[in-house]
Amino acid sequence: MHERERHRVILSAVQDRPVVGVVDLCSLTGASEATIRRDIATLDSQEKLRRVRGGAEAISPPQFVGLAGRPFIVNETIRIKEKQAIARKAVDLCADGDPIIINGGTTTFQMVHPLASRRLQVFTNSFPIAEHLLKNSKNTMMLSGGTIYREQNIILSPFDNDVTRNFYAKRMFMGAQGVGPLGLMEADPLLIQAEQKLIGQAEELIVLVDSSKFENRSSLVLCPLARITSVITDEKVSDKAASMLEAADVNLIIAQSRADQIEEEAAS
Amino acid sequence: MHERERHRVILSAVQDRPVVGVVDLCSLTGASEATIRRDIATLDSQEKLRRVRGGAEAISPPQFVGLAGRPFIVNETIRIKEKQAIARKAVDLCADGDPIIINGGTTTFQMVHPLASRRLQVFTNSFPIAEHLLKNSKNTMMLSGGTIYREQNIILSPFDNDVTRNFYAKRMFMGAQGVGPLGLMEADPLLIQAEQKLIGQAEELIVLVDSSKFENRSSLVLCPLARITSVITDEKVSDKAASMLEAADVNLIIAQSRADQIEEEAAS
DNA sequence: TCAGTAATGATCATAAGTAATCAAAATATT
DNA sequence: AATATTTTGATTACTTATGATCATTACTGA
Repeated sequence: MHERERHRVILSAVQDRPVVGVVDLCSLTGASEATIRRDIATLDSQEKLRRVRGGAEAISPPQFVGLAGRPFIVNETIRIKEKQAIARKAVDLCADGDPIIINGGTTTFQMVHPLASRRLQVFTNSFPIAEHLLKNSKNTMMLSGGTIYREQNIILSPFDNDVTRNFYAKRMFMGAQGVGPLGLMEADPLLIQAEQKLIGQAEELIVLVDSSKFENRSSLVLCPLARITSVITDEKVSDKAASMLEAADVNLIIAQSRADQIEEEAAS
Repeated sequence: MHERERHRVILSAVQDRPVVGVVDLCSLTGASEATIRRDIATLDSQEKLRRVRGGAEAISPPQFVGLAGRPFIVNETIRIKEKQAIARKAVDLCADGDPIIINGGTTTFQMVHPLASRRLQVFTNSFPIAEHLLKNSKNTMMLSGGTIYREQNIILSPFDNDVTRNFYAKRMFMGAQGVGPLGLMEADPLLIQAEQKLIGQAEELIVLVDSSKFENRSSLVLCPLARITSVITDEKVSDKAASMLEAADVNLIIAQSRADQIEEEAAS
């Protein structure tokens, strides 16, 4: 068996079990222990797996820290201020008792904090959102069924006939990778599938995006602008983006930063 | 069991209860006390947990889980030893890669620790089980969709057409309120509904009950004894109960306590 | 306070895993 | 085809992990 073949076998085996012993891999490949060790050392230096005494283990997955406080990977401490302001505006749209759908994502996750003091009927496909609201709020929680994708923190079913079809909400909230003239853009095909299914279940579609998303372009179009009811973004949104939305008859909501907010509240 | 597997099991156990004793971890992993101590020392120096006299505790700060989401902590330190032994036997029935269904409950929850070092396809309607395995294992997790009932910690859909119907498993594991000549008994009608739906999706039905459950009688019969493939219980099961099961052609598995276990292992 | 018990750390023999070396085999280069 | 280069497997000596034993230390409850 050629080196590359062995590497494939080893990587495959390592995916299947938490740890795989050297001898296991020997019988799996027919190679000697020395060779397997060398292979493991090579793959380890290539970061394809981690070498441990006695064998190898898969490189630790992005290990999501779902627990309250640090939801997703460190990836999203950026623009946290904007996201929180946007999420707050989103929750402000809802009255207690409303049935709403929250699609998983880093921006929509920020809705959990204002939601903590509310009592809505929340349907979500996001495990962390469900977990957080379950523990920190009295909202009624409903969850979509299916496989939990650890990477995206999303619960996804390949079947069309899941409970999703039985939940109808006034509003659905979602983020996006980008917003352009063609509509909402998403990067991950897996997310597209989940989101499109949910979109059909809500009357209004509220999109939460910070202003940088108007510059992004992704390869996959999720839905046209016309389908969107409102876009909530931050005050740094460009005039160009604003007129694009206006042209598509999309309601634009600006989430103001803290300072402005206080001003506004004082006025009212 | 490999060092990494032990570490997973230990971390899993530590998540579950405030403190876990060294001996508990021994029976959970099959390793000696010396090894467990060394493991705890290692994990402590890695800040994965805190070492305390007699065992280990979770590093996580006084994470006050005064929430409905954290179900079984206080409620079920009783008979924990038996439940763990039973759960271990249950997991021993499974091979890596097997698709299994775990119905939520305090006994079945104990399966998460031996499962921490495994890699199966786990379908469950229990939010805590899904959460725990998601965070502490590499098992593929699938969840049923629906409303999360905080009291029972169960996800339940009133509709028949959910993903549950698309998952077919070799085995289903479940607890019960009682076991009598009429069959499996359950107290909560809500649980009955959830369980009956799941039972149809598995070939073998494995019931996990400590021996006290053979004395219990509840008002609701879930399914006849004939439907049960195996019952796993502890060594204190009465002869009367044993012959009742035998008469119904149910396989009886006794989960032995630590002392007997060592004997048995030495003999093999 | 003082036994009595449980937990711990140290030590050591054994088992398991590894690194280093080198010669044979496979592969590439000329 | 002849030679150089790389890959492999066997042997060796070496390192680490494990479990048992036992003296020491920390808790426990009269």
